Amino acid sequence: MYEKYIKILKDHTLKITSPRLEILKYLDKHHTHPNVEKIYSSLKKKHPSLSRTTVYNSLGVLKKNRIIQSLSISGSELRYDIDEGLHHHFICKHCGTILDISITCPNMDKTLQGGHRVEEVQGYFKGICKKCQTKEKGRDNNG
Amino acid sequence: MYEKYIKILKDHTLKITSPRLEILKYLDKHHTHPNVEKIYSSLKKKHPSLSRTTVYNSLGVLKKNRIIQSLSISGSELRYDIDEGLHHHFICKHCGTILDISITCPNMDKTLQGGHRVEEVQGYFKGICKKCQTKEKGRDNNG
DNA sequence: GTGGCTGCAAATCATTTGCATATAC
DNA sequence: GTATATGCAAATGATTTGCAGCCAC
Repeated sequence: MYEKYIKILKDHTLKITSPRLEILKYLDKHHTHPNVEKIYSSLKKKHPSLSRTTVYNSLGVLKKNRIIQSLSISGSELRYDIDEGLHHHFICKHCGTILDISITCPNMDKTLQGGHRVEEVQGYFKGICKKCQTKEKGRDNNG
Repeated sequence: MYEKYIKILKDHTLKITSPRLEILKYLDKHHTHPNVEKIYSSLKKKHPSLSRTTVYNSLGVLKKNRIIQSLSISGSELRYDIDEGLHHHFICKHCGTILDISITCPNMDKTLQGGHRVEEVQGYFKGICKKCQTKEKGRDNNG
């Protein structure tokens, strides 16, 4: 059950600890780009001794090892995502949902600019998702 | 001297106030993608009564009117930029400098994803700038 | 056995809010 | 004259830090 996550940690010569396994599993199972609070409160249910500090620490370690990535797309809090190949993100300004965007941007994905070494590329699209557009229309019609 | 900025505010039917003009002028003259503290401390010298709250308020109004844009690229604080056509940004993880990137990403600039309405597109490149790479090499050689 | 990890409480830092005063129009 | 903007102080919320005890290796 946890073999997959144990292997990931071992491959990066990281210590196998319960919080790291649980966080990894959570992000692997929930591609919802959760914030720290969401991860913390979800795991806290089954692991009451878990602390927010440990969530921050563990996310930091996983990120440093490029196992996960953090997104600053919301502007107010970091959102986390398993780092599975280059993809971009769309955030709905109305409901806050973050969606994966699979389009590629050839120039963006590979170019090194004027001698600067590019290590990460993140494309952020912001707008109103389809569902919230429907709600907007309903509001227009109803007054 | 301020005609340009007065016109911009008038065109958006915004009230002409000193903080708005000064902030607009500052961002027009300094394409350094400053944070709020930098803008505040810079303007405070000539306008001692200026408050941080007003800087936040004014930036918010200018942003809502799409005269400026905010960047969450640093992950910890918003950086501000005059909104002059689509361009992307590179941040050096070492020195924090943000540079404009002029490459275009055809897919990224125009595509609407699965019915979601895209209103903003921001491409963030993160890495080590040329200057800091040179410093790294120097460090390697010297121990 | 020990260095690294966990978890608590307190601190920090960017940003927001409440409200009284001032000012653009 | 009035709605809106400014500016102060206090509040909020995400994240970091200091430190004591614990655990993976």
